[in-house]
Amino acid sequence: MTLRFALLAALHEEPATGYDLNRRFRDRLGHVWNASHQQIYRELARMLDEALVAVQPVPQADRPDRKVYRVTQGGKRALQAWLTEGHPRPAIRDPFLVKLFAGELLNDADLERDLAELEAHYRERLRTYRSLERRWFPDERNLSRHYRLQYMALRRGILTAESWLQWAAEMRERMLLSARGASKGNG
Amino acid sequence: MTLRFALLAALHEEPATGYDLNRRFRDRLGHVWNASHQQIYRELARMLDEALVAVQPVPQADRPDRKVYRVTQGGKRALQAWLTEGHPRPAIRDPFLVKLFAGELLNDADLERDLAELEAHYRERLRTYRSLERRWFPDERNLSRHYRLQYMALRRGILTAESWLQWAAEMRERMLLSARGASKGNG
DNA sequence: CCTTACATGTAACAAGTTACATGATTAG
DNA sequence: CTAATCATGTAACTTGTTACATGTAAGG
Repeated sequence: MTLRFALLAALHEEPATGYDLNRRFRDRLGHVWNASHQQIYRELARMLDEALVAVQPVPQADRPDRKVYRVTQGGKRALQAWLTEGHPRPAIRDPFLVKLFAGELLNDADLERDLAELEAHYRERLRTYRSLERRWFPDERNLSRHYRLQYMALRRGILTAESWLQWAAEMRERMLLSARGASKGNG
Repeated sequence: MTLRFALLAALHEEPATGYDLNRRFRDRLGHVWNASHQQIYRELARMLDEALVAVQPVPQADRPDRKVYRVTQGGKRALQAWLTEGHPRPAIRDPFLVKLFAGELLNDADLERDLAELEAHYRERLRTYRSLERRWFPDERNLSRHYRLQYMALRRGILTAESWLQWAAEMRERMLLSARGASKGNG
């Protein structure tokens, strides 16, 4: 059910089409929530049905009409009610960690490749987060509560990426013995 | 599909019943993978169908028979093949972070309560992980590769918990201004 | 009396993924 | 020619959750 409230929160900030929401999730909310466009369109249809959102069609030449969604009073109430509820922490389901339990079936070459991919992934994430930081929160000391909250979500993304990179370094030390630039002086 | 390989890896280490596997996931693998008993029984049935596992019934007085599953040759091959594949990092879907995007609709009291719950959760996780560390990896310097891999998975759990606690402290500093024991001498 | 551990499942539902469908415009 | 952006969806499938079902024995 959280997708629904993620959409309501996004639309509460600013009305948007399904397409816009998809881009927002992909470009600026990847560290908070993920959803495909199919999921978004389906959930918007349901929410429209339950009158949590309303739609304003905007005709366009040569393209499908844009359907701009906004949160209704009922939607706002639903979101507010949800905010007062507690929620369990998301369950951990990580294929990379599962592999570590295959013991001798997992060889060093595969482990090394997965680890390199993981490091590349989180380095890329870090770059994205740093760029979001510069674009949206340039004056870190002087943010409204609204932006301070969003900044803290981004901080979470940054800490997660850093924590994984730290772990990856530990892995190399303890499992692979070879540093990143393995060709030079590693006697 | 990862559940399947998590089960294969667990059964490869030691044959077990669905019930046993459920306990293993709950007690010792919560930082790696999560699954309910219904999911486990369903997946075991499928894997039996595809001959990735075999079953040995063990009759018991006054209880349902224990059905001890073990990995077959085909199952081992499937697991090995899976280990050579790359896998995308799991998508982030965190209701707590979604709440931060509700802006002024989220009040300090609710935020404070959620944050306290989050801290309690990860402090509890840390306690569990520390106890697993003592029980399974007492001599950290002297582990076989097999156990070193599992130890690194546990390290991941520990780093995750620590990272969230660090973030929670940042949250208090930046959003709530009140330290944990707010009643005593706080400016 | 009540809960927990033991031991297995079925059924219905919700959430997320993958494949398919349409069609114009712009950039390389 | 090819891919990406814009803009909407449907359909089928897989994965994960919740509710229900059965029955004994031990511990507080």
